[in-house]
Amino acid sequence: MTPRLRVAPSPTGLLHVGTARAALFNWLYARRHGGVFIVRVDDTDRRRSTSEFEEKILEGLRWLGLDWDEGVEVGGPHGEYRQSGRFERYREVGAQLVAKGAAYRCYCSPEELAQRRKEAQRAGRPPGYDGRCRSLDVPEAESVEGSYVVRFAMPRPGVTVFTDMVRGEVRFDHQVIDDFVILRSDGSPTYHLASTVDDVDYGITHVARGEDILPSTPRHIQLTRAMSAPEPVYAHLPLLHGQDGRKLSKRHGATDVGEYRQVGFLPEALFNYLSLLGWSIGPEATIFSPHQAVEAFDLADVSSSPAVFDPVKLEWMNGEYIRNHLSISEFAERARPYAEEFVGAPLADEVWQQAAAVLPLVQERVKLLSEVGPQLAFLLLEEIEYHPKSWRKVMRAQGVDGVLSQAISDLSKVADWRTEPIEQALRGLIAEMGISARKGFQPVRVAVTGSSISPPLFESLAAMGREATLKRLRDARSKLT
RNA sequence: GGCCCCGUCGUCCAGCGGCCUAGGACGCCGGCCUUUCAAGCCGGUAACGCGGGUUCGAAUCCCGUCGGGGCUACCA
Repeated sequence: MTPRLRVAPSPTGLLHVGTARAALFNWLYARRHGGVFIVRVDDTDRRRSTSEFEEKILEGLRWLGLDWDEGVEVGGPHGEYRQSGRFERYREVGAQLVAKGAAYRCYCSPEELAQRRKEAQRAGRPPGYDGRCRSLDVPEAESVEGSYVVRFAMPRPGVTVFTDMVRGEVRFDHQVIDDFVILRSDGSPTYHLASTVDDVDYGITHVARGEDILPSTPRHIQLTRAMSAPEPVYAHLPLLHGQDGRKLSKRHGATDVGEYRQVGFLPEALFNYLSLLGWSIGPEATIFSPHQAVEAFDLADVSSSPAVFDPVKLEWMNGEYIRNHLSISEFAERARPYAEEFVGAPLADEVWQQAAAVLPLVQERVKLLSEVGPQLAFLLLEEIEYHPKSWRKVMRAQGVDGVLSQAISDLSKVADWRTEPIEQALRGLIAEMGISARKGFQPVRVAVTGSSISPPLFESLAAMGREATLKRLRDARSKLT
């Protein structure tokens, strides 16, 4: 049987990295086993769902390289992949379940429920629904006035036992699971119903999702059985945690995939990093391609303990990808939008080409694409600002005035304005003046780039051009006190 | 509180009864290289939560304990 897997994001927020990781594992498994990967939108919460969030989520998945075979936007044999378009179907299933006695109407009001919950808690009883309306028979229930919800009648007594692909055998006694709502009083389905009906209707064979819904799984299994449908295999993935060991959330920093994109992470790097959270491709490998991951992946190999999301390691990996997995032209192409974002305007081709000379040197110095702008600022901007600390440290030393004057004089004699002649001139300068490279080069660097930290000096000056270089040197000299 | 899940370096993973005086990666520390900063190279730091058992032998199996996390809605 062809494996059919899905990810079912809820468009009540942006694409969370945890959701992305779950999507990734589903995708890997589907690709590994020649299966079908489906993207469905769980938008039963009409109040909080928006199409903007939906778009961002889908965009994020595509950006990460997770393409889907069926689902929203691409369509498929099941037509509708958005739950909001299937409410009739859920109501139909709800009615069928009521008809066969697997579910029942509950007329308890939210106020009554809250009241009884409070009492139960005070008395030390479980706070879940007490099953009051379960004993109403159907004709009796239908004669009752007022609004109602539909609750699933958990088989009692009973136990649900299943074999989770990552955790092994798990069991839940139905005593601790109340008769949960499947249709709200406005007729809309809850997550449990909609998700389960969809999994059944779409023929989902493997449900790989976060461990946070492990406690809901017996409900889904019982619902599936009540529909007389085959059960999928479940795999509950370990949760992503923040540095404090709690479920990853906004207070731990960026959780939205779009933010990572925005600050200049490469999708390849995020893909690689995320796949290492709860899984590994082998004893030694850390960096690997999606293709290699697909070749090796199996849900059964996923670890069962939670993983702390470490932004520092992600950054290291991103640098690794920028340095070693991007050609110079790919790097230039990807970096340009970030440079333009930094400058605040589109860059003229001439300006960008001028920067291209030092781009390979910048490529091995950045961990994020957003760092390119600041590193190239001296080339991209007409006016530079001197980094205060650099100025204080370098330009207030003894003899800087003389160094700059000599540099102006020596450099203006360089006929062939390329890296090697420039280097020759400046090396000649320090030899002549009998000073260290540091003493001789740092003032020039600060004068021209505005900072004591920059791409290598001679190449930078070469890219800068002679006139611009000399102007910067004179400007800086005039600012010495 | 109840139910469920989890427990190897600070972090991510390897380990699936002997190959482990526990391996790799990030981080951190030191060194080399060097025009700054990176990168690179070399070296170092650091863990099987605890207690019982099973076994000739346990990080690996079992039990307990402690610790952490998740769930406990007419959210998903």
